[in-house]
This record gives sequence, C-alpha cells and structure tokens, in this order.
Amino acid sequence: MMRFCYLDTDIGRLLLAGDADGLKLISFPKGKMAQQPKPNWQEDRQAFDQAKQQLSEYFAGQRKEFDLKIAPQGTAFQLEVLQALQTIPYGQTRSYAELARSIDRPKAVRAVGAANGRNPLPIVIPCHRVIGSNGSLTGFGGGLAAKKALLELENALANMP
Amino acid sequence: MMRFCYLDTDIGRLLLAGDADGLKLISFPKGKMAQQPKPNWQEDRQAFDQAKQQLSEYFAGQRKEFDLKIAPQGTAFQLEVLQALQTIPYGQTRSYAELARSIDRPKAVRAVGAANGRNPLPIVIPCHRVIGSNGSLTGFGGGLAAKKALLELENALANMP
DNA sequence: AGAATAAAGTCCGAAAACGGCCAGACAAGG
DNA sequence: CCTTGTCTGGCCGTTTTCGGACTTTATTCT
Repeated sequence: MMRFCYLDTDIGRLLLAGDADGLKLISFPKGKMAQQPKPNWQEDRQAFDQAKQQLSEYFAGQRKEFDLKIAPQGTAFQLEVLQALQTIPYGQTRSYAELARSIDRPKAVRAVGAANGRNPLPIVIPCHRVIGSNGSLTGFGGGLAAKKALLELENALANMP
Repeated sequence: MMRFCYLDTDIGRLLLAGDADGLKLISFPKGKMAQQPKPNWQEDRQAFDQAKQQLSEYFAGQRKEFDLKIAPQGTAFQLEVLQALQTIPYGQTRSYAELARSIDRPKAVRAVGAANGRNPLPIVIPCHRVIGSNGSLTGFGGGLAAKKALLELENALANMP
C-alpha cells in the first residue's frame, strides 16, 4: 500500500511516497516532472519521518549523505544509472559523459541523460550533480533554478575543474 | 514581464524592449538583425521614457553619454566585450584588434567582431565606434549606412588617426 | 488483445562551419 | 618607391550539425 506525505523545503513543497519496500518517489510540485498522489494512495503525515528528518538536515547544510531505505523503480538500465549516481560524492559534479563511462557504456550519453531525467528520487539520488561536459547545467526535472540552488548549497560550483 | 515600444529616429524606427531589470534590446526594423516583439511581450507606449528622451537628444547632437538602466544579456565573453565597448568615448573610434587587446585577449579579434555583431543595445552601447584597423567600416547590424550616419553625427570620421 | 516493429524524443558531446578581423606577402600601377 | 588592392593563413567564441544509445509512444500486424 502506497503512502505519501509532503515536506516543505527551501526549493518548494516536496511530495514523498513509498511503501513497505522503502521510499519510491520524491517529486517537485511544479514543472514538467510534477506528480500528484494517485487516488489509491493514502496520506500519512507521520510517514517517512526519517527521510523528512534527513532532508531537512541536508537543506540546513548539516548532512552530506543519506541513509534511507529506498526502492526506486525503473528499467535495468535506469537502475544501473541510479546506482552510479549514488557514488558521486557531496559537493562534486560529473558530466553525463563521465557517468556513461562509469557504467561502461561510453557512448550512451543521451540515454544517461534521459535516465537522469526520470530519476524518481531526486536529491537523495543526486542527479543534480551531473552537468554538461562544457559546464552548463543543461536540465533538471524540478527546473534549472532548483538544480542551481542545490549545487550552491553543496558549494559544488566552486569545485569545478 | 517584457514590455516594448517604438521610437522614430533619423535612422529609422527603433524597437526598444526590456523589463524591470532594465533595457534589454534595441533593434532596427530592417536588416538581418531586425527583431520582432515576441507574442508574450506587451506593448507600452509610455515605457522607457528616459531612454527615448536620451536617444532623441543624442540624435539631435545634444547628448554625448547615456545614463540608463540597462540589462544586456549574453555569454560571459560577450558581456566582457560590451563592457569594454562602453569605455570608448563619444566621437572616437577603435579597431577590433584594439578592443581585443583591451580585454586581454589579443588574439580573439574575430570573436570580438562576432560579439559586436550581437550587441543587443546598439547606439547606447557604441558598437558603431569599432571599425577595421585599416579604417574600413566593415559591418553593422542595422546596415552600414546607419553606422556611417552615427559616426558622422559624432563627427568621428574626422578624428581618425 | 498482445506481440512485434517503427518512429520520436531525450537533462549529450565532439567536430565542423561561421563571422562586422588582421598581419603579411605579393602584384600592379602610378 | 610607395601606395592600393587582392589573397592567405591563422585566430577564437559561438552556433549548427550530426551521430549515437536507449526508452517511450505509436502503429501495424496475427
């Protein structure tokens, strides 16, 4: 049974959802990727207290890594990309090309981009740390402004090569 | 919200556009660089009264410097070039090579030329004061005739080395 | 309906093409 | 000579082009 709740943050109100397997969705309220709770989900304001706690700490700059039970869904390829994403340390960035190389498919750059765009757990799975190899931010489900805000929070733009 | 209006001058009807940040565009009606107001801009005949006032004075030969709130857009390099342009005094000319040197990229002459060609605020940012190092006018978004007219208005051709 | 193609779309990237140039080389013509 | 004029590379940021891997969405069959 899917449960969901909301969390207010610096970059807007986030929708969190998941079930017994773990957290399955984090969604921005606006933008193209915005998702609404499905009718058969049930709201539970007490749920995901751990996730909410850690996210709040993250936005306060008090937390650099998440330790949560997550259960992202997607094709095999997508999961592989999500896996690789989780190895990018706080405050650093990678290019889509580097990410593609790291899963041993050097030419699947655009595919990696597409998979990134469908990351069900933004922030926790740090797709925002991936930028174009020329340094441009390129894109983000929750809007480029949010991506920029996250990178600034992590002070990642200063660490660029 | 972008607003725009028109101003009739000696060299044709100019399109002025901008928003709360300041003036962002001055465009000639004809020529390759001509731009049309986008559908989501709104016309406001009363807008930019200061700019219109100062431009009229300029064309009447009564004004040698502009004091306006401007907000040109472009890449870092382009903004740097625009910055440098604004240091060329009324009635004087510079070559593209000199301009390149003044931003400390002596060899980026052609790039400077290209940036010049994309100046969003002609006249106010005096790209017309830049000519070839052999004295030829080379080019201008609003047509060479306009460039010549502006330089004659400023009596700049007489001051040439 | 369900499987099997086909076509379209992506949070890209390297390489090529394009300018509002300029200095140098080299020829003509005064 | 000395001045003009026409080529010729080389330069550099930006724009455009094209290629590529993979998912999604349509479309066409049994």
